[in-house]
Amino acid sequence: LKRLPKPSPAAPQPELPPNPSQPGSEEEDVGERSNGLGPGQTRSRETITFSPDNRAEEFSGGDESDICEESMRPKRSPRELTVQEHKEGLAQMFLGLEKAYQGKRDIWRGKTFSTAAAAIRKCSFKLQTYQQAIDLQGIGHKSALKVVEYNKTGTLRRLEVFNNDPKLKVLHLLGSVHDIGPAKAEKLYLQGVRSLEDLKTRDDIVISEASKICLSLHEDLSKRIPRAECEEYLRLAVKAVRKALSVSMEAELCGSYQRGKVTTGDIDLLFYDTGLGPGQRADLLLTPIVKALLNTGLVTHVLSGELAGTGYIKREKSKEEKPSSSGSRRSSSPTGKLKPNASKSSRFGNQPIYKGVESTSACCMTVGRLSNRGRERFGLYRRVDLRVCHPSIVHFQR
DNA sequence: CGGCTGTACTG
DNA sequence: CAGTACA
DNA sequence: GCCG
Repeated sequence: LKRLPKPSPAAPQPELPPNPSQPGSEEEDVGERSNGLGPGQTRSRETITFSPDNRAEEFSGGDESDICEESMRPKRSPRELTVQEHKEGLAQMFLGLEKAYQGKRDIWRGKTFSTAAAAIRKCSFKLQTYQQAIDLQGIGHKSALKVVEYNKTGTLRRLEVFNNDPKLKVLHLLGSVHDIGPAKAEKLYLQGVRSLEDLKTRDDIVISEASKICLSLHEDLSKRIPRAECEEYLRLAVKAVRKALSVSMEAELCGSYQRGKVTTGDIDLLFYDTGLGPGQRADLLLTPIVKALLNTGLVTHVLSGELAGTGYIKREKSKEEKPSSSGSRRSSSPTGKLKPNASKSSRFGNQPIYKGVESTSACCMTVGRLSNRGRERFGLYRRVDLRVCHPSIVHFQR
């Protein structure tokens, strides 16, 4: 049992959730959780300072002002962070459930919990009653009961069970490798894989090339990326593509960087050529961009797309030409036909459609790093997502 | 009850 | 075309 | 699991 060790129990609100962190959930995805262990010992810094990351964004709803607020926030002494802290604790609980259910391949239930977590983070007050909880969009009867249980006990029995399930732990570990999701993780588990070491070692195990790359770089890739590094990467990337393609190329950081996170899980770049006129295809620029970045070493491995397999891997095992592969494989034929569809997938349902713009965007996933020369601390391999879009729709893409 | 983001890659 | 993974 |  975790007791609430806090030095100053005298604090204001007594009944509140004892501990924000979820035991067992060692997932790095969120990276920040206050601390993985019992709130017990580590009191001072862990509990108090909460992770820099999480709350930065929530609430994104309206304040872009908070962009980097972390720093300015006075590290006041502990006790009063409660509203945010409490919400984050609840959110983490639901995220833990999401993960568990994804592992069980019950995606819809998982998605529901994900939605619930988002709803809680958005809420401006502390959820203390069943009614307050169920009034939120996305939280229904069952979830509200969970909120109540959490408030009362500081945890969720259901979640504890999941967190202590050895199989789920392995599934989560395997799933932390890019391109290995719930289904593949399950198969690997059934083949006896219990660790990343097994994955690297056993030659009877088959995983995608992208997985192999990410597995070999797993340690680096599992680390969070500071904003400064994203900015530096952007600067160098823009310089490279302008030099190789056109001075009218621009790029900006998207994803969690744009949402103000203090650290991000990957670098998400959106390129656009301001010289592109209406109706001109932006997607054709992707390959040249990737090539330019490969040439400068900013991108070291290409995980998907037409150039998938280029970079380090190609050198190591270029054997696999594209022999007879009559097309199908990397379908996106570099040459002729441009995916005939673009219009075919006009199942753009509710998605806005921009007249005059044919193929609006393209993307590919890669791994790269700021070149070695220079700071050592920026030498880690990072997941880098590259996208291109027509200059007229940039804002919809970010 | 049925739907629940959209896209790309694999086979 | 279905299944899978990812953002 | 939630919503309409």
